[in-house]
Amino acid sequence: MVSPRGLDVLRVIVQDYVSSREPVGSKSIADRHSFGVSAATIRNDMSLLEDELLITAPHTSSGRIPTDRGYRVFVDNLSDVKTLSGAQRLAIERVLNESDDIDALLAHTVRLLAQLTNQVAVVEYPSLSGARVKHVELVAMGNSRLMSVLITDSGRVEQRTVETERDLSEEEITQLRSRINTAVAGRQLSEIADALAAAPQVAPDLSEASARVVTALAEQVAANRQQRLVMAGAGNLVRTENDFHGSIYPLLDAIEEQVTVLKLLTEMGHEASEVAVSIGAEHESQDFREASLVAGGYTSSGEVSRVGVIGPTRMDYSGNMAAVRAVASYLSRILDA
Amino acid sequence: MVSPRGLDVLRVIVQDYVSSREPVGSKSIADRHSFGVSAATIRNDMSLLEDELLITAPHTSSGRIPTDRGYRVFVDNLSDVKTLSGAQRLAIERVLNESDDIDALLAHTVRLLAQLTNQVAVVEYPSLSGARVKHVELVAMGNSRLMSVLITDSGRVEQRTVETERDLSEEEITQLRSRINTAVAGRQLSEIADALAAAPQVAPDLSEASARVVTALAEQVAANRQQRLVMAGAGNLVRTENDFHGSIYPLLDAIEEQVTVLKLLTEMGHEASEVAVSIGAEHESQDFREASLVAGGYTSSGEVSRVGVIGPTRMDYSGNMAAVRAVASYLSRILDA
DNA sequence: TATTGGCACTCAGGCGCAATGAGTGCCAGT
DNA sequence: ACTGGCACTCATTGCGCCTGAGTGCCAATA
Repeated sequence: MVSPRGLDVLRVIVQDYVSSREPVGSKSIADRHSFGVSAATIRNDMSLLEDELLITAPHTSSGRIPTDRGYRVFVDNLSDVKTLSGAQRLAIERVLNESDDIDALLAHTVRLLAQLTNQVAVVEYPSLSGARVKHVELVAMGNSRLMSVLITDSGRVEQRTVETERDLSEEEITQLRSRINTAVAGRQLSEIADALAAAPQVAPDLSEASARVVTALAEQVAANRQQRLVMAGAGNLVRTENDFHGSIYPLLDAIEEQVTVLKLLTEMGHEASEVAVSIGAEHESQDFREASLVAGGYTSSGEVSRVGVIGPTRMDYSGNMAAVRAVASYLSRILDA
Repeated sequence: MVSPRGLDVLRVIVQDYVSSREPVGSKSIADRHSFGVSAATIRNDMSLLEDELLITAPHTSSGRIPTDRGYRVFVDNLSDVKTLSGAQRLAIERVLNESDDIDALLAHTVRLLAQLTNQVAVVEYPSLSGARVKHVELVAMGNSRLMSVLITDSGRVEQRTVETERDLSEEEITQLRSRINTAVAGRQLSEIADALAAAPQVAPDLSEASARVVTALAEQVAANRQQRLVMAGAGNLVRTENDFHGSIYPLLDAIEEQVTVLKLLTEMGHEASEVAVSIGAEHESQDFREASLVAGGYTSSGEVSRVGVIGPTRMDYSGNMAAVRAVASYLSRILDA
């Protein structure tokens, strides 16, 4: 029902509204964009768009603004792929190259993405399940406590303290360490529980400690299946506050809470590095009903994790998608090397 | 010049203003608090307080609100020490006990503090300089890369990748590892550079790699002298937005940037676990001119690090100080064990 | 059939104005 | 030293008016 020109009209409505934050009227469209038709014609097209629920009027006889469905059509069909400026590419490359451990890398990445997009940025920690065990270190901490440090071939280091029944001697720890390493070195994290179960038993007076360490390792892996994420750019959400009807407080809180965001990121499960977008009312969570999420995947040890930005539905989808895609692909390049 | 009753008046002005966000007038003071004198008398006292720049009028003939100096006097002399509720104490204990690595512990702590105070909370990572080296692990990552993992007796684990000239064999790594551990085990981090310099040389074909690892370790320690911090509760700042004249965007950004906050925390350098407060215009940074910072110290490996909350000058100083002190002391108890 | 100019209509936002009322400063009296 | 009284200030609120951008509809045109 909607003519090709109608879609063009939708496109400029989205673009103009995103940049100006003002409802856009037929006259201003006819003026600013050379459609070669009169305002009245545009009005007819807009009327159709409104019938299709792609645009709506904040009040009777004001300009129109895109609905969430309108944004959806725009994102799926109408947005041209922006490319990043040379300076932006340079910034990405520079920032990501100068980080020398994973925590720093992700912290830099998320702040970079927040700056590039002027939105709240989130980055999932790489999934561990695909990584392989490089080494497990056990260190006595005194007071019947042992620290287990799990080192993966992807450069991740995870620690955990384990309570044991009694203090172990250095020889006992060495024995335990070598047993564990023999069993799990080179294995994928997802396999280590089984590998440890199948490993030869140790001396009886060590079996209790051994069991506890094994449990701790299993927990470390399990705890990492439910991902963590890092966030940056909260200030950007504040700047766009008036794009939200209520307070942004619950949204900020929900983002900090992580769990909803993690769920969203997982649900939009994308192949490799395709960038996906979820918009406003498409979200189940009430807190995200006025927000959009642009997310892409990056690869580390063959496993896909996600990176994205969150902002008001009135956002520069095209630009944000470009930034997310670029950052994700650089991340993959660095981490999957 | 200011009578004792004058100070009482200041106290209730601060209390009422903090809780109501309305300028408070002589009448409402006379009504709500039983001073036993008339509104006119209160007015005289208020006039003196105004001469002393402790309170000010937003507009001619409206109620009065505390100035930053007024808050200062309140904090230093007038605020009674609130105590936490049983439920709050319980929450602290529960949350802090169920964390089993340092990252999780600090993440939980900062969120807890944000909830208790309804402010933005920040927690410095424990200083490493006082901790002692428990173990240094070296792991070959392939591609001429080595990962050095530094484990301290306080349970911290710091990692860093090191580029080497060539791939090292397992024996070489073992040799290097044992040399380094012999040299530094049990030393304080601040001493390890010297200790490594004084250690016996290794085989010539290892000296290049050895030097690189040593440099990396030194950098790890140095990088940790300039502390990191974790932040939570950004949403709380948004809720108190109207207590700020301009946008809170720059403030939020500055907090995320960390460097200003770290400077502030260091400057208010407090003995052990004394809680210190800095208020509004006392800050050098423009971004913090309308904000207050309540900070306390906690101890880990004998070194003091800081924990605090940031909010508008119109905050519940007494309650926030109580929460900060409680959280700091629990943290000390856990980390300094 | 698609497009256009014309026209009446709507309504949010801005402006002026008066009324309200909480609060002050000051002073003379106790 | 405190109090009651009084005139004055000024932010806030409500009301009515106007303006202008924008719409919906229709009859005319290509």
